[in-house]
Amino acid sequence: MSEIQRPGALYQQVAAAIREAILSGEFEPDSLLPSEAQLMARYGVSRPTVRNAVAALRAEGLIDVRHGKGSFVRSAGQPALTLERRITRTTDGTFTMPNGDAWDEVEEPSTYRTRTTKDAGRFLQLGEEEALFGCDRLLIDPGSGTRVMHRTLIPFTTAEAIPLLAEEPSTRPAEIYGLLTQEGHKLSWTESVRARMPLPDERTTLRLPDATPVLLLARVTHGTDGRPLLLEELRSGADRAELAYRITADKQPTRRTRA
Amino acid sequence: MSEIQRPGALYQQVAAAIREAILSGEFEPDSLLPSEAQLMARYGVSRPTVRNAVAALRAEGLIDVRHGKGSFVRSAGQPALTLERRITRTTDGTFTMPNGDAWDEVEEPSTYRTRTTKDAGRFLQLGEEEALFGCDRLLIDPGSGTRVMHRTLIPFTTAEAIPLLAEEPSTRPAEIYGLLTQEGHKLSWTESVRARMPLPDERTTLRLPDATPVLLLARVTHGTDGRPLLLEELRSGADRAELAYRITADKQPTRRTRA
DNA sequence: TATCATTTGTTCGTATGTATC
DNA sequence: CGATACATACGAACAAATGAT
Repeated sequence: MSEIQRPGALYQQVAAAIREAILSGEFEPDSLLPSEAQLMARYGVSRPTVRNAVAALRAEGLIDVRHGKGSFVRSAGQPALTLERRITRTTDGTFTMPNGDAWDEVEEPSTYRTRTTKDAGRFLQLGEEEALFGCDRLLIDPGSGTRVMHRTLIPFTTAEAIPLLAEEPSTRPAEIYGLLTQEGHKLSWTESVRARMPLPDERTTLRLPDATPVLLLARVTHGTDGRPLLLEELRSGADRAELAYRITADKQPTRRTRA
Repeated sequence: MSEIQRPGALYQQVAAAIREAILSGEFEPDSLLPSEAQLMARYGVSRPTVRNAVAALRAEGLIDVRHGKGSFVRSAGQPALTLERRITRTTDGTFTMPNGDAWDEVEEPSTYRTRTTKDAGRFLQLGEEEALFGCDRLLIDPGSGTRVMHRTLIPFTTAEAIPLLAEEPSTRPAEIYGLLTQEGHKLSWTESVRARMPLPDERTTLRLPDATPVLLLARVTHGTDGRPLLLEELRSGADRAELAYRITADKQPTRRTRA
């Protein structure tokens, strides 16, 4: 019966009313919202208007709707998985990463050859249509059940330096770091983080709920001269995972004259 | 006229057909899609079905729709702004950050007192309902026009150690770092990255288009003993900005006996 | 400035399909 | 099996933004 008298379209007024009811605590997390029929009666609007309002709240990620059951208030929920983006080098020249071997591989890694996309070219400082070796993995964290997609992209020049990589593009990154170090490289890394809405196939393979973005991570391995040697991409649902970085203060670099 | 014969609901078949037309290049980026009326004719479906399909593509972030004009293929677009998450300490004890002073403040910083939320408590290792000083800023990058929201949260214990902060919670972070260093702290930082769909007010203040997630950044400043002293939060539209980190390999820590 | 055609936005009505319990 | 709930699909009408006349 709550009379609706606000600016904007009717369905937005209804959406705002429900949103406030959720944020004020009238509808608690994980509890069932009134059914569409009840919302029609409560606000005195038609079914399309209610559905429009519900769709808006879905797109905001505020509620979850399940066919035949009803709408649930989505609980905020802390991330189930923290991906610490750190790299540790052991004294024997090998590398380890937090959670490095704790992943289960859902399926066999698939290897292939491809060419640089605009993004891969930007990170690897290559032009378009340059040859790459690729390897895709679908990983799952056994503790939380979180799925992530991992991709390794090896430029042709790197595979030339280490022929094993051309034969076995499915070599794990930590091992590749070791091989590159044996070749005399002192490695460093840069990571770039973005987010976007998933494509339909990403939604299904990562099993993402509605209104859940994917975190897109690109890690570039640089060699001694700073040139990029390797690109890794990681995709994960933003509802389950967070990325953690440790930062220390750099010293002010000596001012240099322009080149 | 393209006959539709695929699995799934009718509107999903239409959405899939349009999606493929976009990805195959039939509809180029920034070009106008056929109008709803044309799509109705092309696929032989009703207006609600077309609108449902268009809504799906909107939620995926594949198209932009403008009232009275039509639907446009969204161009992929590289991020206009790369936020380098680095901190540099100069010899005179002050701190600088990439892009540190290049921001314009859209409005005056607003300062307030508040209490820890669940998130703030997690990062600051405080219980619930602990007192905090806060300062919110709306910043804009003059080069790209990208807007970001910045929040500084100062725990009561930190404000006690540096009384100036209680009087002036709007002190800029780089300056706070300097003050904390003068107090004898050797600072370190951790950052945590997440993403989610924006709330309505975040959408308007950051001027976000449809289907655009926000990148959520939490930076915690730690003192000499590792205890958290300060929390900063940064919110930015994921369509315009990316975060960049530099990583170096840690040395294997000396193995310690359990405490 | 004013009007008009085009295009998307909103709202109603109605019927049927499908998942859950 | 039936009752309830959400999903899909059709039709119709009017509102509001846009761009051209």
